[in-house]
Amino acid sequence: MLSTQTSEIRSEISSSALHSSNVEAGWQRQGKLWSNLKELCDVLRIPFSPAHTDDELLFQHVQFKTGQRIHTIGQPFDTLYVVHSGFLKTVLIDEFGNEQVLSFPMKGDLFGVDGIHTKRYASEAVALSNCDLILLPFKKLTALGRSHVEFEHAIYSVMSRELVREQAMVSMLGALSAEARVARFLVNLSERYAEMGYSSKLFNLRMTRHEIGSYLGLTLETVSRTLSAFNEIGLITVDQRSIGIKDLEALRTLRRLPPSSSRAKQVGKASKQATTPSSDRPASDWGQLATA
Amino acid sequence: MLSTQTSEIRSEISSSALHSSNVEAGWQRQGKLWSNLKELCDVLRIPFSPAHTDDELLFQHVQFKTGQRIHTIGQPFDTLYVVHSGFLKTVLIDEFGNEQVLSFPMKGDLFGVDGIHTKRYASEAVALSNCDLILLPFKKLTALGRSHVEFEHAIYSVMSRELVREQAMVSMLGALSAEARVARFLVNLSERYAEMGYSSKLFNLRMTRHEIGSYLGLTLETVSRTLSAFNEIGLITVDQRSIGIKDLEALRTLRRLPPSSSRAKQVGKASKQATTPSSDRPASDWGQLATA
DNA sequence: CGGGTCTTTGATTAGGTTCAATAAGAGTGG
DNA sequence: CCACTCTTATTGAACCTAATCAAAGACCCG
Repeated sequence: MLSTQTSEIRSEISSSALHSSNVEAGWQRQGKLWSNLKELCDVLRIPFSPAHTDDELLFQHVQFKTGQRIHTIGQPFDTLYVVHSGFLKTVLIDEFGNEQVLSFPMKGDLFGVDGIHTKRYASEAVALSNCDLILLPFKKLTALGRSHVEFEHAIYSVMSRELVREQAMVSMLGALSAEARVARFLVNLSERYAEMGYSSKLFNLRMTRHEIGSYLGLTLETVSRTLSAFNEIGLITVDQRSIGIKDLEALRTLRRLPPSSSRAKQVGKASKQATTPSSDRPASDWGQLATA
Repeated sequence: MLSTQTSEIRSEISSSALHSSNVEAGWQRQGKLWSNLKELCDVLRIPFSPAHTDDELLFQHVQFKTGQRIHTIGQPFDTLYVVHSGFLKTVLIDEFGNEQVLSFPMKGDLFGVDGIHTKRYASEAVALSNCDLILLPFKKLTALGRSHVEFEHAIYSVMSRELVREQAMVSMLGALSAEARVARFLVNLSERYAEMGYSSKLFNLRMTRHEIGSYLGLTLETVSRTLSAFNEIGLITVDQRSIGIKDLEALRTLRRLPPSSSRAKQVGKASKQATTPSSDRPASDWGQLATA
């Protein structure tokens, strides 16, 4: 169902015990299977160095292969997940079985938080590549928060971060044009890749056009067309899943594309028109390519 | 700027010290100005009855009048708010000064959570009516979580609830038609009013069409037209801010309106056609009025 | 009563979806 | 290794939903 992708950790563990809520198997092969608190905090990008490296306190890792489901909607909640490596999607399923993509968790991201409230996961998480996840049993987490006050704050902070991210998403879906959404999506990806130490200028999409469209509230055709249009005016290069960022600033500030009539074959450098950077007009402006 | 609304607590406190981050004034007039832990939990609808009514532990209330700002974007964060009575909106302001409405907090809702992560509020909260809010200093809250373990869980739970709500919002914006969005909005309002002990069948909107539109990712004209259409086919009655719910089930399951040609003047009972309740077709169905 | 805000409704436009056909890969099995 | 299949991606054309532009009516408040 999901195609492979280049340069991925190709763990060849026979993934037993997966698909079930509590994975209790404790294999000892292949790479790291446990992280201590320090490593956990590093991955989560929260500033906390425990006084003493408490090596009693370990967090188990689990591996999932492309296409495998980490948890499903309605499944009893008891653990959060932190992405150590790999790419995933979280989705909602509506009454007709249609997927609505909510996020694309990658290294350092936390997911499963939506399960706390009702004690059941409200969404479904699927691996888009082979993944290495850190298990965070919720009980263990809260206990830890009680013993380490800074860590407790970090928990709240990460949850708050998620909320802010969702807010930005709502804002984007509510107000931006298709082009602006796709542009921002690319910018976000680029930045995330940079944070993870990959190239921010050339990368492979781990998700399909359909999944991107669902995430952005667009159809797959619109996503495809928009990427082609960006390619045409030289903002990016596109070849299937491979994306090259050519003009990050233009993508960052793009609101609407110039009418297609005026953008025939000018492959060179686009985006060199300055913007009137702001004002108070009622959104009916068509802020063009623009560099801030 | 914001018009008044019927039947609202008309507190006539001279609202000094408002608009600033930490409100330290402690007036002693008019109604209740402090709540204990029990009352707080009741309002928040979290199941927690403290063993002993610790009346040392009190939470201050603050009153805001229609149009007043509770906090602004970028303002240093230190307290959360729980709505004790009244109606508000939270908004994001984009680079051109356009408002994007994120939520309409009302009795029992928590807001300000987005400030935890960056230590600054990420959104702005404005009173749509006179409001009575309970202040929840974040420090005090976390301390409380440490001393009362069930309360700590409640904090996580409420934050998780917020996240789930946002997810539902994203899903709605990403996938539903204008009509379905407005219908769901009305259903949600109706349910909230019921929870608060008001009539779920007849109520006044506290927000403008513009604000509803912003919240739903639509223009004010579309909101107005959709309400008129619902009125025409007998799902609701509309008169300015006053809404009467006539067919809740139809609103609940509405996905798309029948073509306007086929809905001329049939004021009586609509919605009595059954639905093929589900299947796997790719969303291109036009699930009609429908009762589940 | 007059000015301002909010709401309704109409006419027109356009951005994005839908439907459809083709192409490009990736995986499988002979 | 190649044919076959299945999924994914691209592109075109027609259609349609919701936005935009415009004008008039309703309500509120000073």
